[in-house]
Amino acid sequence: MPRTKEQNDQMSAATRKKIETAGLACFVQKGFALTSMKDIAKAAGISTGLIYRHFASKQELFTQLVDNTMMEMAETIRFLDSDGNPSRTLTQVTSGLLKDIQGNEPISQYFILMTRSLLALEPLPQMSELKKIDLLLFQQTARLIEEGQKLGEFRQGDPYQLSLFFFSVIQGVADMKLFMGDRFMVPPVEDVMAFLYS
Amino acid sequence: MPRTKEQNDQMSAATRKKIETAGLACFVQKGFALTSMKDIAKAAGISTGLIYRHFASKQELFTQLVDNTMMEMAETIRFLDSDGNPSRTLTQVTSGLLKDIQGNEPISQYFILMTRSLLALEPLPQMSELKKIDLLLFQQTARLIEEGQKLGEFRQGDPYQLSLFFFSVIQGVADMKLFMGDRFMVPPVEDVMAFLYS
Amino acid sequence: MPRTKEQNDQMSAATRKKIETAGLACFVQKGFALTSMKDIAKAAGISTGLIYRHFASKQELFTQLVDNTMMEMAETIRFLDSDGNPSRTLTQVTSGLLKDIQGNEPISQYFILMTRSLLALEPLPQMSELKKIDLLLFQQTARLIEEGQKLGEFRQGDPYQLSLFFFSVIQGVADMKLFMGDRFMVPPVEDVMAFLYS
Amino acid sequence: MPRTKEQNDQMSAATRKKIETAGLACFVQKGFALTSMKDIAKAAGISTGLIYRHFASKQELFTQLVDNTMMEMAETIRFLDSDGNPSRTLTQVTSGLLKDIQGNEPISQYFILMTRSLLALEPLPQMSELKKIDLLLFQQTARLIEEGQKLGEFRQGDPYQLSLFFFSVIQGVADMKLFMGDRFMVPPVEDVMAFLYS
DNA sequence: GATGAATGAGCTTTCATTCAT
DNA sequence: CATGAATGAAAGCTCATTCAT
Repeated sequence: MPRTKEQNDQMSAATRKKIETAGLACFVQKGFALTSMKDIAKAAGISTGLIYRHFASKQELFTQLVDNTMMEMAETIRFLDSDGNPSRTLTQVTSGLLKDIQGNEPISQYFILMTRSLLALEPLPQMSELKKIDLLLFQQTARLIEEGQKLGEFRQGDPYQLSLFFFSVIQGVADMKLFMGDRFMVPPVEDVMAFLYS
Repeated sequence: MPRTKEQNDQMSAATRKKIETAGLACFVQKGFALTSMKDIAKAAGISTGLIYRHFASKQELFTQLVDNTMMEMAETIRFLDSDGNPSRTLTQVTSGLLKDIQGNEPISQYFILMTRSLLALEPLPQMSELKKIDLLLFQQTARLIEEGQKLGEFRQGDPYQLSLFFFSVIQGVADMKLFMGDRFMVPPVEDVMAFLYS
Repeated sequence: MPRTKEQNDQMSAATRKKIETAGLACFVQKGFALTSMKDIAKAAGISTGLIYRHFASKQELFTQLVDNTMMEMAETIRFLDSDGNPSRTLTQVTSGLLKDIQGNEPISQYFILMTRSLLALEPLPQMSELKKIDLLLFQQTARLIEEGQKLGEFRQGDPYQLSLFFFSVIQGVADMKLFMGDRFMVPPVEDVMAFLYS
Repeated sequence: MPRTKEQNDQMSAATRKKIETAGLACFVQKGFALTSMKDIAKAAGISTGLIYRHFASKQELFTQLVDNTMMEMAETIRFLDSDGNPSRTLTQVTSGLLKDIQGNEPISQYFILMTRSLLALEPLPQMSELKKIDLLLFQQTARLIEEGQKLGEFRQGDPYQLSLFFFSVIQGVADMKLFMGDRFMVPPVEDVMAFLYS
């Protein structure tokens, strides 16, 4: 009496989700290299072998997680930029990010994950990641900045470079928080965005 | 006839230097855990065994590198803060750092190394490092900022937290440069220091 | 479908046994330091990695083997000393040991292992072993000798020292057998115990 | 102004002697595998490279030392057996050996070295050693026992096997002394030789 | 002859991945 | 689908041996 296809699919999806959640937690906590498949399996409450039914390799699981994260982030930005006020939109996004970082929310650690994802791995698969990051996150933000510049809200300058610098600052703050823990308080939104108004 | 002591010392120093240079490059590029001693040996053009004549373990080599760069950095700052003009001093330091990062100079890699030093390793040896970093670099800069505040050059606020944020930005920029390569131009000094004047 | 717990336990126990058998043979033949995990794996017909599922380290495997054999030996003696005739009991034990040694039985290898356990290793873990050996084996035999003395079966003298000498002789015979192979015939029981009747 | 041939030979011999002395001490203390060439060089007060001018390998140095030891021992026995009283001669030899063992004299540890020499190494070179041991030490003692049997001093039986058992006991006592240290007192000569008179 | 820097094979150990069940 | 025993490549590290000086 085999299960129906729907039941199987549902179980499969649930398992996949468990793996992703466990994997994210582990990678953020200990980094790619020091996270073992056994760690992830244990955190997900399944066997190591089962992971390989859902992801071809540790690397692929990691890549998938980075992908997910980026999608989410880009999604956030897209939703927020509908109302025509770039300055307020970016302020809201930034404020949300800073709060996450201050509270050590998992989302805040995506920035750390993201940077790490590049350095640990062979050049080929990275390129595809890079393009996605570029497209989804940096370019989206660049467009937001460009609109702000047209409205006179932000200072002039290459929007894409300003976008990169914006994420540099966020990345740096996330790193410092991880590094210093309670000894570091995330700065106010105005400080983070100061360079856009000068 | 055996080599003279001078010859040996010279050879030793040259080899050690080669190892440190290669090690720094590898650690920055791939992180601690994913850098193998063989990688370093190959980059240095020597055998793996020889590294162990100069450093007792991979960990010790890494720690030494963090130490080195930190000292250098603290040195730089100390030399610069003699003339009584904090704003100009910090501008000079920042400008120097940004140039290093843009040119991929080894010193710029320090910030990346620093963050990495936390992950992947046992808490104890890190703690001593952390204290040194705290003392030499962050506190030194905090003092500089404090003086600038007294002179009305910088905005008010906890100098230590402002110092940490300053280094967050530098750290973020260094990471982004490593991440994006030629697609990222380091921002002008004014952008990096904007938050201090707002 | 996964294996049942029973199946796994059975496989596990079988593998563990193979490792112990192979390990004992290797350690006895070549000593601790010169026996490689690869040697043991090859002798057991498994991969090196698998050993580490069952023993945390080479050292722990070795310690386990010493433990095993000691327990077995002490067990033997305990069972035999119930009938109140120390001389006959010890004769039986000795006879059994000599037959084992002559036939290169695994138990005979214990004496060689025992001595080896001292060399090449840190003092701490050995000490605990030493105490167990002392207690279980030497003292047990000493008690047997003491009883024999009271019954006038054995010559007078410190029972513990006589016990140690007894095991010296057994140890020496086991070594010589290993050393000379077929060129050496183990001596008759009377020769080995001669000193107890003089 | 080069040294004369005599001077060179003398220096060479002195160095060789230093190496042998240092090597013996190290091997006895820590065994073959755990003694490094650096250990020996340091103990001899020379460089590691210099050892290789006198011995082709660690193995060969070890073999040489075992050889030396055996020669010495055989020499001792030969000298002692001139006066026509085998029982007294063997008693003297045994007494000397036991005293050495009790006092942890280096000579006493030759027995341990001797056994070890076999087990650590390839079969071919051992064979030559084995023959020498057989010839010089065991057979010499066997002859002594045979003479004693003719004179009615020792019990009957294959003299060679009795000789082997005699050395088994000595070997066992030396091992036990190493193993137990001060907790073990070497037995009186009569105990060690008891089996020869039964 | 003498040195010790340098090499690289080989060791113990870990862990991503496979596969019989 | 799910398990975890088993594999083996690769890591960090040691040390016998070589060789430029």
